[in-house]
Amino acid sequence: MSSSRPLRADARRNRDALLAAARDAFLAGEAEAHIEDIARRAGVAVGTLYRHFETREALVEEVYRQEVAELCAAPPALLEQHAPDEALRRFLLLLVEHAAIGKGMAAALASIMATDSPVFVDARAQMAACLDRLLAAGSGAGTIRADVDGKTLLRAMGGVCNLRATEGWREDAERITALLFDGLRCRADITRA
Amino acid sequence: MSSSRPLRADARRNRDALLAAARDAFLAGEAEAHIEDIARRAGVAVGTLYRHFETREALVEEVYRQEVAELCAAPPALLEQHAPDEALRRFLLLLVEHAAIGKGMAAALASIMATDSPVFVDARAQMAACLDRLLAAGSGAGTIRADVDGKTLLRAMGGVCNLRATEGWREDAERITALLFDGLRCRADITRA
DNA sequence: AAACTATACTGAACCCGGTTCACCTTAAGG
DNA sequence: CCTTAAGGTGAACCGGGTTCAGTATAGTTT
Repeated sequence: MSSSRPLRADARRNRDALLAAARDAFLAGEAEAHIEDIARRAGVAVGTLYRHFETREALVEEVYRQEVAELCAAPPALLEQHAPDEALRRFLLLLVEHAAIGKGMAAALASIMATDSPVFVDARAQMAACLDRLLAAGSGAGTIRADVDGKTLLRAMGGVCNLRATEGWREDAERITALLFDGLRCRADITRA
Repeated sequence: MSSSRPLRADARRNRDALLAAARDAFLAGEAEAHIEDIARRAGVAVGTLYRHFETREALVEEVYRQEVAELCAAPPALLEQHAPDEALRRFLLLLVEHAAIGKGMAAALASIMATDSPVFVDARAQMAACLDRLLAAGSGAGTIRADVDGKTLLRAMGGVCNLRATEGWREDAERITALLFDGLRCRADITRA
């Protein structure tokens, strides 16, 4: 769809402004974030927003997609600089960090999470792939059990990323990560499901 | 508030019908569940619904509250019939079961989860208390590590209960539960945080 | 550079669904 | 029965996402 024609200069500018405005709004914890507000922040009219994004959800999705892409770029560097299991641990923490982008995004995402929206399916697939890579490295080194795949681990981490809202969730998240991590290491003897 | 006056017979009947209708709708996976539909199913007009429940969310909350109460009645029986660690494992699985009540409820809950609604805070507290009890029994028996509390474990399980939607989540949920459980047992040597 | 046109922008109007409220109905006590 | 306070009704209201007819402009052609 985006390959049809290179987008006019002003269109590209507005589109970017809208994405930026939306990201700002979500990160600021403004779950409500009326589209009119987002449009205003971007300095355009609502109609323009709808020219670029099919629906409000589509906008949220796009912001989310970018967020995920950024996160999923991490593994290679991590594996280069750390032992496999340590790399995995760090990625899990990054996942938590990623979740810290604020209530707003979380609330906005809630609907997408529930849905089987292709965007979210994609995101899950990407993240799971990242985890698979890290898990494989770990089980190859014999420090991580081999009967848990990325998809499963991602789900396990999902809770941490969702049930935030209350204060103190941060240290809790790290404790849970450690708990899962122990579960992954303590039975490193398992080499096959 | 409910202690002001015993509720007229028809009122009680309608209130129950509404709760039942709402529960049915959510369990049927109908995330949308327009208020008017719920009212119709219960055989009353929307106004009646609003007489009993401040708002749509209030209705969802009440359904949820009942669900939680039911779940939290389980521990005593479990501890009577099983060893502490086994009792904990079973409760964790019950938590998963509890989550299985369907997409609808999940979607409906999403908003509450995000909120710091007293109902949800309460629910968390209750569930955490259940887990604390089971964890204490386990660490007392020396089969469960003692540096994880109910609140934390509940959060860890939260993911399982949220990120459902895709098929196959069920067995995945059990795998995650096992993973956490291993993490809890493998370091049973930890007796104090 | 003037004209041309496909592309993009605007914002008032529309629609949907939760919520309200003025008015009607009925359970329950006397 | 009669009274009346509790309960029920549903049309109207309202906020916010979405649409679209009208207008402006980037990029191209002559």
